[in-house]
Amino acid sequence: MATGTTQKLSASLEDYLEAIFNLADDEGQTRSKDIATTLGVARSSVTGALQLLRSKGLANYERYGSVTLTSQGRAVAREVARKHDILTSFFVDVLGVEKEVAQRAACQAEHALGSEIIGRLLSFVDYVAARGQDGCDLAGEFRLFHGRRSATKTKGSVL
Amino acid sequence: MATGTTQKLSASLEDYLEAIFNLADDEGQTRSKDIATTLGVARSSVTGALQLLRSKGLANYERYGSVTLTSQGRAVAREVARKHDILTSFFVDVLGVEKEVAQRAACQAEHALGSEIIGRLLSFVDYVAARGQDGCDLAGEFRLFHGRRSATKTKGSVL
DNA sequence: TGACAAAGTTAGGTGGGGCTAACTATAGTA
DNA sequence: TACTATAGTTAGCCCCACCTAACTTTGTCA
Repeated sequence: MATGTTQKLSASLEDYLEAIFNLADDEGQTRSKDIATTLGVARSSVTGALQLLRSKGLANYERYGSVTLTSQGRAVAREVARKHDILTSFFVDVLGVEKEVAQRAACQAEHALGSEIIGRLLSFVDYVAARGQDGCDLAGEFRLFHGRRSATKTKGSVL
Repeated sequence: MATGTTQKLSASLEDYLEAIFNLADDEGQTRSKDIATTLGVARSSVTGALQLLRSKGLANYERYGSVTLTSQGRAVAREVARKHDILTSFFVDVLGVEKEVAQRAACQAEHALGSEIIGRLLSFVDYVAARGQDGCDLAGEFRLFHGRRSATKTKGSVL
């Protein structure tokens, strides 16, 4: 089925869509090579993924040609990217996590969380921002709170 | 290596450890059958996973016998369960997500987030609780905030 | 234009994680 | 004690996602 009903995608395929989406130039085009570099996989792995995405009606490309997303693919990619951004800003702006760490965590978690929780997370980020407007700096307060307690405890962990 | 250095485990193996940990009776024992039921996999898949966990020094068991965790396995399982609980209470107590949904999301996300973020999340839950003690019901306020905005927008999503 | 580098593809292999079907132990009961 | 149901194992298969090595195509430039 080329234009299939929205089937559940693996985390890996979502990553490919997101990468293509982010790499797209003005014409919405990318090259296989750049996808490989971005995701840190072999070029041949990209070929395989692109064939899969094409068979699912999410990407257009032909052998030795450049890659674009179908409108369906773009919609999915946008949603993944959106989750990524929401998670990142929650981690950074609310929890006070370092940007790098936040980005990496967002990459992992974006595939695990459904729209309901992501939606609430977005609301929450906005809520904290809104309270900030009213002069109540929740994020800052929390940082103090966390700083005090994590100074006390040792932070060793098995994982 | 039987008592290897703490290697990174797959999400799947973490799930097995967690299940064994949760199923353990007074003697810390479980049966393969119950693991299969809990995780919704075939009994033969459990056998395979147990062999792997044993080879990594995380579980004790012998053919046709009952299953226990080694102290190392227990430590890892406890950490996974801890992540699960922290995530669940963040989703429920802060974001106001329904318990069922929260549990399922926690199962997925517990493998994706590292100790740093989990630690901050725990702090955050505690912070919200502490503010609650001081008569400032952040969670309740947020729920109102979220309710207002999600009443306005349509909530369709591609994923 | 022809030669060469870079990009892309194919073939074939690995490992993880799951499945079914068929077999073997174990345990409970007539 | 023998029979049978249940639990556990093994063998063999599949799919996903990655890899390397070898090949083909494309594009650049002397």
